[in-house]
Amino acid sequence: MTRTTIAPAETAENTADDVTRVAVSTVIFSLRHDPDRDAPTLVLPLVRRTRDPYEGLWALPGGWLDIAESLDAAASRTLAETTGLAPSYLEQLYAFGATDRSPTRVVSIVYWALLRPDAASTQLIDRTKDAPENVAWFDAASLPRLAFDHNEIVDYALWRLRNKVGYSRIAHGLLADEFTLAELREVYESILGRRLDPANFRRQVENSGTLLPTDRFRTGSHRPARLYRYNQDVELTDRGPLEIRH
Amino acid sequence: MTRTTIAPAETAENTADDVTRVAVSTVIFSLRHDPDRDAPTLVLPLVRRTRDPYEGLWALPGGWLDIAESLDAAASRTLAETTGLAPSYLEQLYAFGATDRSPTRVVSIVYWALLRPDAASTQLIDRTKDAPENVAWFDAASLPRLAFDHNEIVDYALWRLRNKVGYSRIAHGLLADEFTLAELREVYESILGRRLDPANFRRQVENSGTLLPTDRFRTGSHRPARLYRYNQDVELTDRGPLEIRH
DNA sequence: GGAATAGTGTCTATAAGACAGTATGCA
DNA sequence: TGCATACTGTCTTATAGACACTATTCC
Repeated sequence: MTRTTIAPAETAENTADDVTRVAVSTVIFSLRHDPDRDAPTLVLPLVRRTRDPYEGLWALPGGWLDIAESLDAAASRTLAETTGLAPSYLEQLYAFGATDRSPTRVVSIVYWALLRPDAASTQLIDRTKDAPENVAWFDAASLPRLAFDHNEIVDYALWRLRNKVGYSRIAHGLLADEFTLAELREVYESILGRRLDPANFRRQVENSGTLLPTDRFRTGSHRPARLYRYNQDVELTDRGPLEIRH
Repeated sequence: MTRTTIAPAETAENTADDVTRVAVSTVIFSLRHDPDRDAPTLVLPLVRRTRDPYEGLWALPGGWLDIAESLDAAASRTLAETTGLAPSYLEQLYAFGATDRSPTRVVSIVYWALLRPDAASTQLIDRTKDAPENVAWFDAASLPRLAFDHNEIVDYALWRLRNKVGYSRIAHGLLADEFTLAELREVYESILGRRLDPANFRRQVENSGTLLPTDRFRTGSHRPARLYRYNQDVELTDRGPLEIRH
């Protein structure tokens, strides 16, 4: 095969038998309304491993990178194949490549994603025909021990989510098209884990220019709240080097 | 060989002949004093390619990932092998994996790094014995056409550097142990590409608690300036999921 | 003494947070 | 009518930026 070098200097040669494999996994966040609590909680889907290593433990959905497939495409594909989910936001998180993270050498390109809480799209499929319950949602704040280094990966994704919600509009990715300011605020509160002043929150988000008021209202409880939608003209967020940045 | 799955669902199988190779490259920034201008300029080292594809073009230093080596270690090793440089700061930038970025399938884990301007460490080595001038420094603002997608990668690294200098202490990585506030300000000005008010800069950086004043002064031009050093107790910056975060 | 750089003081504009107060629907 | 939620107004405090001013050294 043609040797493709990135650097001209002498480098080690990978052999066919002793090769680094590239996997792609995704941490998908969504919000679920907890009847016990007032605020919605962050949840994420995991798949149960049916092979060694870590057979029986829960792991992030993912799969192997195809030879003719970009990393982004592999993330979308493996996500759909293992869970049936199509996220509203998808961004690369980090490449994990410690040598002790798996019995054989695996480099994992990990993505993180957000999912709108539409009933249809949060419906999990289970592609493993004979085993019924191999895909399930978990509370992001209290996960069991996961396979590989996936606990650390989820922690990092959570950190990135909390960080990014402060300076970008990703909260959008967890809401339907139209929403009230209280619903938007609840998204922020769930992610950040603390209450926000409704008055100050309203002012901040209205002055940001990212919201468009509609003339529709959400009724059902006390005074109806105006529904807003996101202003599509404003850049959602930077999600990697391929997006245009100011 | 043992099959290592990340996901339990059916996935494509990599064959021995048709494999994705993992490369590691690094964008290394340093500052060089430009005699024509007042402010130092951002420079980065490139290596000239001696093989196809893109033979003759300049590219980021890097190499193949070894089978028993972490990604971080591979970045340090390939950097040392191709340029002889040991950076003061090293952080993963992004994993690039578009299918058209190289004639054969290559996923590049790209790092970015900072280098202190000590005379010794900015001395480039040239490991390619027969060709004399295969490693050189370039002005980051005016690069020639590079091999692969390396122009875009450098642009992204520059964006990340400019971004990060605003909320972290990475400027430290471009300075010697002791420095004046004017020198620190020049680092910021070079990266951000605009002048900063010396008075406001001083107040900001003094209130941040990251600087320790020494009782030494830099003399040589007009009023001597106090030398400062960084407070090692303060977290330098987040550089990935493996560091401890507040 | 003059020029140049180091360092201080102060004013203003902006934004965040606390919190009182008004508006409007439901029971 | 009372309560819960939506929404508005205002005060305080922290911070960034502009810029005038003082201090110290080199020539």
